[in-house]
Amino acid sequence: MNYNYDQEDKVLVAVDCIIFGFDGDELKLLLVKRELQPEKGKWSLMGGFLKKEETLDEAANRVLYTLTGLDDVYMEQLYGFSKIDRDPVERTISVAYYALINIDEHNSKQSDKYSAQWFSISDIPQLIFDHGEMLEKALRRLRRRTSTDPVGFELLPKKFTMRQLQTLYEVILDEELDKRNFQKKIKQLDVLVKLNEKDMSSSRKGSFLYEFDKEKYEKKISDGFTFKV
Amino acid sequence: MNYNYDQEDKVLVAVDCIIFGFDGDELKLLLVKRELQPEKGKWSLMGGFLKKEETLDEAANRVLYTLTGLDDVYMEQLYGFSKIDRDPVERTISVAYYALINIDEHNSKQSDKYSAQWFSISDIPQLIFDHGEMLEKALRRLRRRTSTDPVGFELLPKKFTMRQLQTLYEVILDEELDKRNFQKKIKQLDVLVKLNEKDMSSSRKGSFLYEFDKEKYEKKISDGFTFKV
DNA sequence: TCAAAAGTGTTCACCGTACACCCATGG
DNA sequence: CCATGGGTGTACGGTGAACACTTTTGA
Repeated sequence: MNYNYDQEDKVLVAVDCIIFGFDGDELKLLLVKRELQPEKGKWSLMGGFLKKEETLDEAANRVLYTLTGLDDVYMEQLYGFSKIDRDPVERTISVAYYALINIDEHNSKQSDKYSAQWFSISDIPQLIFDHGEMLEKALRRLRRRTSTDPVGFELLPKKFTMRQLQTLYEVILDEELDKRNFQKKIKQLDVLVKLNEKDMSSSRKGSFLYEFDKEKYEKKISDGFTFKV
Repeated sequence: MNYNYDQEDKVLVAVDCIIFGFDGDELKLLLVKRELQPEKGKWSLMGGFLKKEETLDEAANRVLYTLTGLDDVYMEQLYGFSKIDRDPVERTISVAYYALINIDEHNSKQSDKYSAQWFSISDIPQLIFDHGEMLEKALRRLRRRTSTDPVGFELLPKKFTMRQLQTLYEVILDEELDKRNFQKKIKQLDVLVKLNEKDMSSSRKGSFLYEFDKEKYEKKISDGFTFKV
């Protein structure tokens, strides 16, 4: 029996980030143009290698921060991808993460050091390696999450209208929802604060703005409440 | 820009298997006694290191096969664990898998080369490293799966009674279920075959045996059916 | 005054849940 | 004949889904 692991193989471990945003109209994905061979010039998820002295979560946050300047963002580990030749350069396994970010907040910080670009989810270019597969999985997970946790709010600005929220759910779930049923359900959740303030940009009448009440939400969760949106 | 990854860190990647079984009465976990320092003699999930030329799934199946002699088993990747000092010997990340096996089939093959032992889920000894955390996560995942996919059948022998099936669900979900409602729900799923055969071991009257009809299940799934048990 | 989006309730079908009694048999 | 587990049906409440009209106001 060995008392160390000297004879074991070591491998490169990457993290790749599936970064979702919402522009009020469509679900978006942030991609970067790959700067090195092979597949140079193709679109890719933003990724990086795990360093010896950091956890996967830290690596994923570092990658996200490097690209967007954002931290304190909703992020969740998705899956470990490990096909032998997934990266033709060298054996690399990749742990994918997906992140939900507020697209406006991001745009105010974005540099295009990495030639990053937002793509509509319905119009994604071909991605390198197994990144397409990662995206698929992230989308499925996001859809599932959406109907058990109010993750949608992560994608919206602080103040938003019911219509924006509904549109967001519609693009995530890829189906149309009934306005009345949607509002009923959301209001039942009782985690929104209706502000005394209207957004006048979308109609003459104007629509009330809401805020997500995170504290109330946390409290409900800790009281054993489970959300089903 | 680099054209290779020479400057990147490589790390040890382990897989650890959370192996569930069911003895007709309780949910069980298969553990091994750790044979090397540190924490020698303590109980541990069965694990192994990812080799250069295999995928994570392959590694997990290899580990499972090595311990149990079983392959073709329900197995699912769970999560990547990566705390810096999770393994005190050396920096190692571990991708956990959980498996559902038929405990009888296993017992007929078991050698105790690895001092493996089944433990009731309600009476698990302290585990090494972060294996306790892995188990927690696996249990949560199993509970969720149980109510969206008929995974339970993986844990039962080919022929089983309704009572066994119900008990299994009860121990997984950790709550009592109503016999009538349970049978109604299960029968609605329409993936069981009632056999012309009774199990006489549990009562004088005897109870009918059922088989899971995997083909029917696959067909339903591919027709877009979603299960909610 | 009209166009365009906001806001709002009711009905119905279905599903989950609670609940109790008879059946068959071996001892 | 009786003790034990097996097997079955109904009633009710809650939830999800369908559905249409009025309000506001800037142009």
